Amino acid sequence: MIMEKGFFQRVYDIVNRIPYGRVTSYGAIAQFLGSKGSARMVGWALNSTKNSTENIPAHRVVNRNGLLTGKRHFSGNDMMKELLKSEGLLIEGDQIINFKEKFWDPNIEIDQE
DNA sequence: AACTTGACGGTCA
DNA sequence: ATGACCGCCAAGT
Repeated sequence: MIMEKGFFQRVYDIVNRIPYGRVTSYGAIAQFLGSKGSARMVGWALNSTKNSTENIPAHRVVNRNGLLTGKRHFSGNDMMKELLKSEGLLIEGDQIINFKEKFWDPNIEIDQE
């Protein structure tokens, strides 16, 4: 029997590949996963990473505008922002200024397995 | 089994 | 540019 990876694990695999100092979007990951995933599903999957013992860089996933929409799911008020700033991202409010420049698209970087 | 709720994104007024 | 709607689909209630 071929065990297919669960949706969660597929998302984790991609997020784990986001390089230090780079970011991607929920939609980009969803697109990479194909019809099996909508952007909402990606967010939902990341929500369960806090139960995982793995260290998944979920802070490197933002919405398509480079806005830190998931900041509330991190401990503290600005944990997500601080993590990204420490990686060289320029952030004003909850908006990544150099988003386009730092954007990492799995559809381009990960051609196929 | 039905209804609501999202770490979203694209479209349209 | 801003805001409302709708599709997405698993989980929780």
